[in-house]
Amino acid sequence: MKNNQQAPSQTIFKLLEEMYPDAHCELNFSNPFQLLIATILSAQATDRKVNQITERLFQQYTTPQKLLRLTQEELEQSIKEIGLYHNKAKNILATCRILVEKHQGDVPRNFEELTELPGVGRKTANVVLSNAFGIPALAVDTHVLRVSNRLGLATGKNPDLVEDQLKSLISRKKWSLAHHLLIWHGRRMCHAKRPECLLCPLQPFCSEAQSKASSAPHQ
DNA sequence: AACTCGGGGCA
DNA sequence: TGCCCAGAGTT
Repeated sequence: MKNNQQAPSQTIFKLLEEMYPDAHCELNFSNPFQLLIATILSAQATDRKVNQITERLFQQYTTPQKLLRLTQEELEQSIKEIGLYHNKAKNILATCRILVEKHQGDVPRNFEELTELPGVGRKTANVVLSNAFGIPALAVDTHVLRVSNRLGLATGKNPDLVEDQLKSLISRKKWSLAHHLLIWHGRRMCHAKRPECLLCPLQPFCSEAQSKASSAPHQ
């Protein structure tokens, strides 16, 4: 643990809100089912590609019942522009079958039933809960993990523990906002490899910036 | 905890 | 070329 300057988490989140006043979910969605599918597709893929694919897909296949008209091979073809498409197509169709057979074609509204769906893990479940249903949730992905560690908001690489730490710092109403703020910061400035610490207003509170400053930068 | 899936974007 | 992308499942 570096002896970086400690700041109240409220200060950090306030600065993040000023930096990213427009932070929001960048996946297109008009209903819970479509957000669920888009989020399954988004694993290790760019959100821009996912938006392109889902925009096409949902023109015809707007519900699990309709999506099940596709064979796995046909679905694979329509999502082939992103990687991992074989597993994703298989998982999406299996998920659609469960939605139809056990949930009357609806998306369940709790973490346990969501994570029972093939292709839906802790991250996807939390995204659907917060963005589709407005249920307080804080999804911890690689960006949230990295940024919250650097800013001293959380410690460790276990997503469950980091989720608990972050939730304890923020009121329930702001869990989803905090998630999006940390994501946006991770994607726009606080990159894994070459974070733009010189431009970062949070630099005084950051262990990463401190360690970079004390070591000679190459290049 | 480490490994695999994976085509596309970007430097 | 090499690395990364709003992860999940298996070993």
